[in-house]
Amino acid sequence: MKVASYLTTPIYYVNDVPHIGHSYCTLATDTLARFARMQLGNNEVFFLTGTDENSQKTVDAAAKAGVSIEVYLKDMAARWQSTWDTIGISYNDFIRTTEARHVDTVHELFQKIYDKGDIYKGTYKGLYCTGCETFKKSSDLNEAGRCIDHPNQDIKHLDETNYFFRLSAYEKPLLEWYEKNPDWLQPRSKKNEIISFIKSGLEDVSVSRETAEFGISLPMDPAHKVYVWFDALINYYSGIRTPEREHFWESAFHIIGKDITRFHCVIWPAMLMAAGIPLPKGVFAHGFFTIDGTKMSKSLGNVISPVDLSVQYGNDALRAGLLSSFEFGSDGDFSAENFAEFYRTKLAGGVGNLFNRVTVLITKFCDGQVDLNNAGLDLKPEFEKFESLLEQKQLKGAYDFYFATVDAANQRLNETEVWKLAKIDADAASKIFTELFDYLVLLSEMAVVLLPESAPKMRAMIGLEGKVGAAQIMFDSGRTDK
RNA sequence: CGCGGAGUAGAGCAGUGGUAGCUCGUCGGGCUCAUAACCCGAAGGCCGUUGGUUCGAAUCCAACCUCCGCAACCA
Repeated sequence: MKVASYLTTPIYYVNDVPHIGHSYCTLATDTLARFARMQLGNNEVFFLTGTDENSQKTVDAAAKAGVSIEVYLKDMAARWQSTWDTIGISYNDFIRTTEARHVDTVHELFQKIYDKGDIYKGTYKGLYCTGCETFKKSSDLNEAGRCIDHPNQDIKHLDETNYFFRLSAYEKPLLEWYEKNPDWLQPRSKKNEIISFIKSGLEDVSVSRETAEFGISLPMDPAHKVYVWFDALINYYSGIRTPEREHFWESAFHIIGKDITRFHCVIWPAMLMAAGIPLPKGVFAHGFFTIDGTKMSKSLGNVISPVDLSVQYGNDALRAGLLSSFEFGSDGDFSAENFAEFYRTKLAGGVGNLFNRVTVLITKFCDGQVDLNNAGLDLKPEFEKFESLLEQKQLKGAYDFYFATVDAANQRLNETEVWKLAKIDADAASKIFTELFDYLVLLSEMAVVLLPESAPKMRAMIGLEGKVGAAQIMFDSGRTDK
């Protein structure tokens, strides 16, 4: 099988506000899901996203907002979900880690690993930062002995009983796994990084919190709560625990940001090995982008809202602009200026104008009827090229190819000067019109994956049986002036 | 000696041994079917620095300079 049928995004931390970085990851996954549906059929693909909710910070945020934890979480999760709805994400299910189906699965896996002997009780001594929800080394603290990222919170000296996951036992199995499955983690640079990390030695990791007031209780010791990331990773498995979905697991594929590669490519596979569950088909770690060359941050105020861009330019522009501006798997940059330029040149001047001019031409000179008996163009190789790019997850490559196809059609138009030809030699012109029509059909088919919101409009313009529909504006070049 | 990535035309990037490419921008021309859009052409690069390997290096090796991420839970 060339494409995975079960695709996941990370579950996003519920306290955050969805920003353009999250959207990038989710749109990339959405594109792969749409492509998988094209290849395998709608019912053969399952796309999961969701929210990560079992955190101490949730309790604090709810208290600050003056609402119950349940209400707070429900509101925040709804906010994420509506963002994805607004920007046109075709997820099949949205999982929340406070849902019973997830809690049950976490209990089940935790128990399994415990029974196997790979979770054991021990003591952890250390400095703990509530802000990071992690233990700190003294070298991580500032002069005042506080966390660099959360200088306003006290560092706690914890000496608590914890349950540990025997990650150290999986050093060898993991290395063997990577040896046998060289393409499991992409891109390659990330794989090398992970392998050298594993080789540097793995230590057992704490998987419970005694002091946490909110979270999933350990099945064998309810006073302890499961450590958030241990619970979070399991969401991918929780999401398909129904009879009709179970078969998806064997073809699971995780799309993640490069920052969480270690969790997904060291701990998660080790957890699954311990629980006796087959590993997913693969993981892809994408890169991060800066905004106008600067790292995105709330304090700098350069965080861009995906919803704002969607409102101004439309969902297709948002996804195409993000996914085509730099290679999937590399880091890049995104700027409002470049985005407006992309919209104006590639979408309005390229795709939109081509559909408009061809539709108008055919309407004007052939009364809207294309002669499908003409030989036309054999564009099958072009479509195969498109498929091969997406199979390799070259999202930017696929968009570049799309726009190159637009250019090819425009060139054909200009070199044949069909608007002159139509007045002199109607038969010759008819053949060219059929060719141009074939280009539009190809572009509308690829748009199902790359420009899904525009695809129906394209089909409407192409019409049925060679009878083109009315021309319409898909990408208004005037929009950039707003 | 913490780990990793990057330095190629005005901007953003591709290019892992054999005459420097792409997108956008700029300039000139063409066309007038089209969303002031489309097509053609041109200018513009000692491929970070220095040294080395080679018949030949943006591409391999060494050193150095600069920038940027990460350093167990922000995509």
